[in-house]
Amino acid sequence: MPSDDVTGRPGDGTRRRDAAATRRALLLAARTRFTQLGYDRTTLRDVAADAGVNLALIKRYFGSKEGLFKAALASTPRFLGSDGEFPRDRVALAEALSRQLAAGAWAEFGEHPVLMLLRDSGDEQVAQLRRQALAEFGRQVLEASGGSSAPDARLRAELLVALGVGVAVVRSAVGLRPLADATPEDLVGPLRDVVEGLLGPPPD
Amino acid sequence: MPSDDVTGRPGDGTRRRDAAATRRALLLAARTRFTQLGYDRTTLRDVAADAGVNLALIKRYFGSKEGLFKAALASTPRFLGSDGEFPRDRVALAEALSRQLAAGAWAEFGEHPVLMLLRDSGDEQVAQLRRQALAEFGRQVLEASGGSSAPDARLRAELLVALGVGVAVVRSAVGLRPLADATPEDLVGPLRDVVEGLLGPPPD
Amino acid sequence: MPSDDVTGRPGDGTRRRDAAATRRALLLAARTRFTQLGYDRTTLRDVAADAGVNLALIKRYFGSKEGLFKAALASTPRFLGSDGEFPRDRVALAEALSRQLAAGAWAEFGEHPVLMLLRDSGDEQVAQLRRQALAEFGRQVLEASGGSSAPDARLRAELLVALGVGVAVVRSAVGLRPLADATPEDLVGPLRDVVEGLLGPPPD
Amino acid sequence: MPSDDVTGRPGDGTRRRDAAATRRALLLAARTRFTQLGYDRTTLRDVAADAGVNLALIKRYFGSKEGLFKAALASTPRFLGSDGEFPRDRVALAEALSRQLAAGAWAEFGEHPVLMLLRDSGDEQVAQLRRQALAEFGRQVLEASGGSSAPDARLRAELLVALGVGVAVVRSAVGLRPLADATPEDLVGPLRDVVEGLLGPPPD
DNA sequence: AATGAATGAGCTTTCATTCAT
DNA sequence: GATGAATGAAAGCTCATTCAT
Repeated sequence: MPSDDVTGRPGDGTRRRDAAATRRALLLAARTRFTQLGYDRTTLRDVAADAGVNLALIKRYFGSKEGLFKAALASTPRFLGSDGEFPRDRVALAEALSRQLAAGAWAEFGEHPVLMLLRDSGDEQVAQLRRQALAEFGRQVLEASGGSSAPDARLRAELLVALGVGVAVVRSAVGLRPLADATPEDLVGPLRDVVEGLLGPPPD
Repeated sequence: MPSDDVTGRPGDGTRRRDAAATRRALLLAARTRFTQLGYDRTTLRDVAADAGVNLALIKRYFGSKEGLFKAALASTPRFLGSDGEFPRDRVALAEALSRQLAAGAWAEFGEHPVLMLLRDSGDEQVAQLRRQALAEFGRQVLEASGGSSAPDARLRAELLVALGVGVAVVRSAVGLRPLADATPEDLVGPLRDVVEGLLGPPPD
Repeated sequence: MPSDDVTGRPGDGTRRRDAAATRRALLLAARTRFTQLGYDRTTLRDVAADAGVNLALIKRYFGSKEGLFKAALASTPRFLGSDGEFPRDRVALAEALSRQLAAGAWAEFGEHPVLMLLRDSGDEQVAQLRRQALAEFGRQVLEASGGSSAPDARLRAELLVALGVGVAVVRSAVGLRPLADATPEDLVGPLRDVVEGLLGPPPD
Repeated sequence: MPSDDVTGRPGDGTRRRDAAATRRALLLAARTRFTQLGYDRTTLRDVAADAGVNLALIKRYFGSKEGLFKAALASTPRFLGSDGEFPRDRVALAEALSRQLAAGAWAEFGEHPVLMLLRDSGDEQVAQLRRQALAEFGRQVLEASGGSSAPDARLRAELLVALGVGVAVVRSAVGLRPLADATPEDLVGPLRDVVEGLLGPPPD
């Protein structure tokens, strides 16, 4: 029982013999399962079933479960911008964080995409990817914080990253309430205070 | 002369019929493996081998892998106090957080014990346990914050919980640097700022 | 369909919870299948079915298919003596060869055991074993030939080994007739001539 | 300008619609793989890749893996002559055998072509082919031996065939040394002695 | 004629679990 | 209470084969 098809792909007969579409369907299904269940609990049979394609095509397109996982990881939108539109000041940062963390942004995943980033396949290469992605996020926070005046500026930036990760985990994976139900509006105030506390008050 | 074996690990061969010690040894081994590897990657054979006892005893004492996991979860020291000695004011809270998050506190686990709390066996009962433990932590933070004056006081308390979780994850599971290497001294300053930002300045 | 149970083991209920017997049964079944079908065509499912035991026990006792193969190879009686009773002169050698090659000696296998020695699992370690076994056989032939007077004495000994291998292959695997049907009596005359031709006439 | 491609390996990309060349390329690749790896370890994908043609063409031209195997078998040059130039007396036979067995004759295969003849696909039809080919060889040896005077003349001829098979196996598949390294010159003397021993001295 | 997408069946391996002793 | 043999189910992977274009 491939438990519930959560992808919402066409029933059948529609996409056929379309390599690109097949790849896409597999990636979407994989991302969803990996994000929700983690690496081990995700079976290739279920991913294939969700995508509505044959199991062997996973091998064809991604080589192995690891390959599929890496591809799914790479295709997962990064936490906040990283498409160049990272907020340029602290106030905007708090607002962006609030929006992103209150999910809804990528409701398609069922879970916050940063959870995908935290999934572990046991591959060291994946661990490195994880580190790089979060380090990059920290670097951007540092920039948005204005001058890295304080000697522990980088540490403070990474604490904000950690907060983001923690909120995503506690909301999606744990379901801690009221945090899990908070809207962007609920979050923006407290987050602004944290940002200010960590990065210093806005330059005025 | 059956000498006391407080570690729960038998010398060898001459394991005595000491049910309590066997249980303890199994729990320790299980907690370690579960924390470091997660539920799926932990095999009962390895746990039994680590504990130096027969595999079938896991069934006898804990019924199943799920049972062992729940017992291990219950036996894991909670994040911060929870033995009644939760810090009573914001300054003490920041300090305690710094100490706990900088690990070393429970080096025996190899990883921060809160990670055990985040491990998922797929059982809903476990998810509930997880929620309860973190909710309880949030409640205690709320208390330490003085009066729950603000309407979003509980949300703010849970954001602090989320930060704790996030830091543990980012330090242990991700290894993000410099955060992963930070000492209690490094952390206390920034954390004090976050606590103040979230809970308001100390009443002075 | 585990095609025909050729092992002749008790139907069921007899041997139970007897590790040694289980190992033995698996080895016998494996030897038979490997010898008759080769490495690739032999499935562990069929071996287990033939032995009347559970598939997973192969892992328990031999680690893997390769492990089972190596164990089966090691447990296969060597071509001619090698238990110390190698014929000490040329006449006896021809007679022994005739007897061994006319099979019936190890009818239990269904095929001549030297075929097992020729089976290839792709493992280099196995290839080495193969070489060693045949080299040892060549060495013994050399000894039985009296003094290694001629400079190509070793080559001639190995040609006799090759003849043995060839006869086994052509009889068992190919079924070339009349060679496949020849009795020891049929073979001894011609083989004596070959032995003399290769190793020189008996010292008389 | 479609240049002639006698190797059957296309330059690249511009494979012409030359059915005959495609067939030839496939057969060559198949023969090589089958000879070196055996039936099971040879994958059609690899054969197609070696031949530089599309996988599906194997089906078109040969119907199935079995079909390809049979065609490859049929296209394999027979052991010794069989093109009509079989040696007509014993001395020439020993010399021809030496040359053929010392390989180099069909170095293109990487292995002695008689190994292809021994490869097993599990098909009874193939077994029959195998038998026929070797029986034919035996018949020719019998002829070359002069009159079939002795009652066991046919058996003796087949023993010589078996020797040929054994030498090929022991040289190529086993790598037994010094036999594996012997040159035609090394072999001719001993083989002459075997031929004489088996078929009687040349009529002089 | 030729291509590449898609499929189904089967294999080894791995575990949690259960059963006798 | 404790041991180790035995089992069943499922997973990842591989490959010959078939189907559209």
